[in-house]
Amino acid sequence: MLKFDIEKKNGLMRVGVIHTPHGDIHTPAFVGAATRATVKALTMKEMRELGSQAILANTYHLILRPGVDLIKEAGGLAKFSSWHGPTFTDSGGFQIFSLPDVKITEEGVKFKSHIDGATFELTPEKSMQAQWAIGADIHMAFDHLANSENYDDMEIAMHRTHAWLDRCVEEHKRLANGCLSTGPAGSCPPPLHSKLSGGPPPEPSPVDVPQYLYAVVQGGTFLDLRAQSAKYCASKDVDGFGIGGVFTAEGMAEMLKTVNRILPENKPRHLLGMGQEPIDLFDGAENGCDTFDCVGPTRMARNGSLYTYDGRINIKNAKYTHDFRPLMEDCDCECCKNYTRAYLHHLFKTDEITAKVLASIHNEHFVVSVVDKIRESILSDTFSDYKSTFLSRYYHK
RNA sequence: GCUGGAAUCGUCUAGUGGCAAUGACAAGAGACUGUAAAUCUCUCGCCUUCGGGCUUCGUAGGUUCGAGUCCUACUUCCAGCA
Repeated sequence: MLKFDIEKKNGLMRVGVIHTPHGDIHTPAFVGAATRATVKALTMKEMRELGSQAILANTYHLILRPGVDLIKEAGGLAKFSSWHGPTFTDSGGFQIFSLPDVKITEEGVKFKSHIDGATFELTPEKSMQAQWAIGADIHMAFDHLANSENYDDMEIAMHRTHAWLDRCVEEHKRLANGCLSTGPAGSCPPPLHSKLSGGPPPEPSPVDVPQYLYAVVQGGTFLDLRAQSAKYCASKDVDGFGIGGVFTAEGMAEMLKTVNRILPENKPRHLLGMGQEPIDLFDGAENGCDTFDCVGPTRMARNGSLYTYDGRINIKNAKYTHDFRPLMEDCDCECCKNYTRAYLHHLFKTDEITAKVLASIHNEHFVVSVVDKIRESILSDTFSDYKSTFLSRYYHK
């Protein structure tokens, strides 16, 4: 079982430490989105320096390229990417939602590769096998995001997610017992634990170290479905929970309250895909989420939309041509400590690669440090003040 | 000096008698939430009550119902010949 220590609680929110085989995550924490085993435009050194504690990669993308066996051969995601810290993988379930021409059945999902058009299938079992080969510390169960706001569609997707969760749990156990073959259940070699029980522990290979599974709560914007899904997930033998299928901050806090009151307190909760807007992070932490990931900060960085305490600015705008102030006062990221808005503006207007690098450093640092400060504010009982001060300034326009 | 060719929105360009006139770039702005995103969208002669109105293709004339497009002259540039 994944070890999770809670240091302090206040209502639903909490401060804790997730102890992964690759290191601790002090929560609440923002996890970098490293879809293809890289945070776009950033090196892992830059990620470490800007304060990131963990990264999240995507199973679908890594299956396509470079292939999960190659990552296994390389020694697992952390070693392959030179991250060397805690890692998550998303199951590939999100691609059901985001890719065109996806065929969904009870068995699983058929995609067409967006690279070469080849048909390829993902099932709960295959997702688990792939995630074990990738070797992240924490895996997400293969879930179904409904591509619809409709209640009936949401309900179907939720039930399918639950059915798939059972299969994920089973396959995860099988794989945890040392069977990394893709053969049918029951064809496993002796379980890993028996090897560990006698004599000196074997040299751990990346796939021999423990890996952990989060169930994913679905249910869309419907609180009754969310409650139902949370109960179902809570009843399973999993290490933590992902909360998925959230797309706007609107109604999110209420939904998280419903879900996190039901989920067991002693297991970590990851809010999937939210964190582009600072309010997501405050609402998420306040309502009991421990980790976050979001592609927004780095994507917006590449597109020139940069965080400041006074809201996002588009650094490409003409008004920054002669603005020789740092991007953000009192920011200790490499970008703000060394460069001006005018310089960033110039780099973006001339389409220099460095524009995206510096912007990504800043935006990623911004969200990481906002969540770090949320952590400190919970510890010092100043969360409410921090939240209201931060948000009123950020969204004041 | 002669002979040919060319001149279109900031730049390059499409246009060979019928719509303020093509495309690219530049410029201006917007979007982005478990990344098919180094992407996408909008504006880009002036005015507009969004119906439309007005002024534009080097300059000045002309032919024509109608001219960026055909004719004449001029200006400038390019090439070749002297």
